[in-house]
Amino acid sequence: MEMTLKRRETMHRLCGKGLEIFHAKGYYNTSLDDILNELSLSKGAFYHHFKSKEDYFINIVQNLIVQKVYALLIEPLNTNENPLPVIIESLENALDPGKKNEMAYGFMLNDFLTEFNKRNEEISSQLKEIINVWEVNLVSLLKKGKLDGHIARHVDCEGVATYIIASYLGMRSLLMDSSNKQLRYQYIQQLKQYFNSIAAHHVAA
Amino acid sequence: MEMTLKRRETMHRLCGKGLEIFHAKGYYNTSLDDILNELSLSKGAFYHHFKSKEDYFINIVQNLIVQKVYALLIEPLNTNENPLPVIIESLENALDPGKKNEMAYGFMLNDFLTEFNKRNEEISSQLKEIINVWEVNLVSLLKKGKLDGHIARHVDCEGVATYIIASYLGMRSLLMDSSNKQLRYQYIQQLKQYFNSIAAHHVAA
DNA sequence: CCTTGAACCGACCCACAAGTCGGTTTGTTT
DNA sequence: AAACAAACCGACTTGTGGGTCGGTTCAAGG
Repeated sequence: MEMTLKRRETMHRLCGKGLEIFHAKGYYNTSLDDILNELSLSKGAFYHHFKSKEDYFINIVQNLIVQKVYALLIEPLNTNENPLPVIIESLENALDPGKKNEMAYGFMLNDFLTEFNKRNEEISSQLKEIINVWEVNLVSLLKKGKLDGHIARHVDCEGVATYIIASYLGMRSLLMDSSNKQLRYQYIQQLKQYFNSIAAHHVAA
Repeated sequence: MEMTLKRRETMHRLCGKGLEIFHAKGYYNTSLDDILNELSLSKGAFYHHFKSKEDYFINIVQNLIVQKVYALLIEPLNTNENPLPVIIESLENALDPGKKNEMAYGFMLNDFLTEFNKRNEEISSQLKEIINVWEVNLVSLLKKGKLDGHIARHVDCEGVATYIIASYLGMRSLLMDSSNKQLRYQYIQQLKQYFNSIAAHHVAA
């Protein structure tokens, strides 16, 4: 079993560094050697563990991106509280690159979605599936929030979920490289404004 | 001057077909031969008119993309009416691919912005500049709308402009290939909801 | 030790795409 | 019709990057 451990460790290193560089420079703009040089590994080592560059990236999607999106954007939705502040907080969190100097995971989805769209059906559909799961969870939380009297009855929960996702993904194109604090603040503020308009407003007791 | 006319016509054909294919398959995923074969032109013809693939695309940006974005998204903002319906209409218009079977120009910006980000500073900054002009015009229209009593006084016009742009760009990632009517409708509906929350609500006369 | 196989090496192959260049065609001018 | 240049052709060069493959290293079991 010692062998298996070594294998796992090398694959893990490859995936981690791969995501870092793919995210920074784009998948098609990054050669395997770019990554292998950084890790002092060879083509031989790479193809011993992965059957192709595509297979490699699918591993990265499934093992790293999916996990991170779930942790940042989907699991926080599993709550019984008022949905709107919870959603705000999860988005604020996901857009914050400051946490432990980590990568800005919030940005990856839109980047990769756009890059693989029309070019690699397999990867593209896996990324869309992530968005889809997110949307389903948003909708279900919003509907619960409606039942609990946090959200106005007239609201179209699917439409709201779509709008949240669109604005979130779109922030990526605006923020670009610069982790512009001003833009993030504006975004969150307007989201709150919007949420205020779909919240149920009870008569003060 | 007959020569110059021929030159212009060939360059125009190249740019038109180029935009079409670049938009469909992505810039880096499209070879010059892909385009030249479609037009039955040769490498020699191409390099007689453009000095590089990059120079070619910059031509496309300046002559086609800029024009289209101005026509669809910026010029309609030059109005004295209530800004909010005007903005809605321009976005609805830009997202509609049905007009005369044209390309969906509304989708190009986010695609190309993402593709060139971190890979080609020159092209990237030209695309960002388009967004910037759009934003400036949105802000100025919103501020005028505030003075004219159409928009509530507490509203942060810069924030609203940012939010509009983000949600618009983000729709691209959701709509993808499918020109999904449902998603477009949801988007416009939620945008109206949001706009309703920033509109000035006068007491009925 | 010796064998066995997983992990790894790196030179090489091959396909593809940007860009070059010497040449041919086409149209205009005199 | 001769001359000249713009428009165009297409084989070629060059660089790059994914993928291959015969070999070497090394650790574990007999």
